[in-house]
Amino acid sequence: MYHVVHTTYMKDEFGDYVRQRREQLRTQDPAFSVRGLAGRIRVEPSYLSKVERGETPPPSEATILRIAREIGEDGDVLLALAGKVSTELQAVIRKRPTLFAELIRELKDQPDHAVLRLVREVRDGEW
Amino acid sequence: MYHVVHTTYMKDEFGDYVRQRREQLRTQDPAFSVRGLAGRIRVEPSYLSKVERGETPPPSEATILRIAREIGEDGDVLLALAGKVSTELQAVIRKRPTLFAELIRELKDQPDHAVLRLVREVRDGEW
DNA sequence: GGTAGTGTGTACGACATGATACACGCCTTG
DNA sequence: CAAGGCGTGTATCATGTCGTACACACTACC
Repeated sequence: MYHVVHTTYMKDEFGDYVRQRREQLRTQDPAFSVRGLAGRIRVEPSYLSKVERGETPPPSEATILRIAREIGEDGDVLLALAGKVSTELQAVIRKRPTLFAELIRELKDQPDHAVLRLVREVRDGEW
Repeated sequence: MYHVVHTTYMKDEFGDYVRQRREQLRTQDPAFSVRGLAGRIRVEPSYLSKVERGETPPPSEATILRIAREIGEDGDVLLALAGKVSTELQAVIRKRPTLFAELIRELKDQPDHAVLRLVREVRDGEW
């Protein structure tokens, strides 16, 4: 039976995005070299390089959030690109699983503006 | 520097719950022995035993959902007890990260009835 | 032409995850 | 007393996660 070891990661989105964003920032600020950014997010340059090229899966949540801060991107968005959901949000859901599960499934097929309306409704507190 | 190997898992909720529920069901139906249930959810009896006693961390999502079905518990609830959130729900969130992140954080400190009201609002479609 | 900075290739590592396989000792029942 | 069902202890394993360490080749500068 064939069983490829599959050493190559493949199919990015996260890496592509980070690289593009970093190179863009770099046109304004040479501190956004691979080594520069890697230093500030406290990983090895070769690791960041591999992540950006999708040779390795996206980093841990903590590292992703440090990247987000550094490149000025929303943490939840970057986590999403990495196929993850913030553990903080997960904790909220886990405290009331049925309630949140139902809400989220209900909203799955609702358009953005409908969801946004709910957000505002809660925030502006028309309760 | 001390560095305990930490071979013992510890601190359950999931295991306790499953065991209790299984033993309860067992009073009505002898098919709910460790071996019986293990067979139906397709894991080794010794593994289920260890899980129930919290000697090992909770199983994978797929296995948890099979357990839920078998013992008649809600999947999301059982996943929550295992410290997990359904990948299906996570996928919904990942498609619109900022929108859902905002909503969930907003609802974090809202009482149950407020969240429930939203659920109904969406479902009953007063849109 | 050294030296400083750049991206990347290769090798390896520790630890977590999610289980299997098998044997052992304890009851019960025919 | 053996045969079957029971729960559990011990050993082991494949794969995934999340990186480090170091060397290499290229370019630019003065």
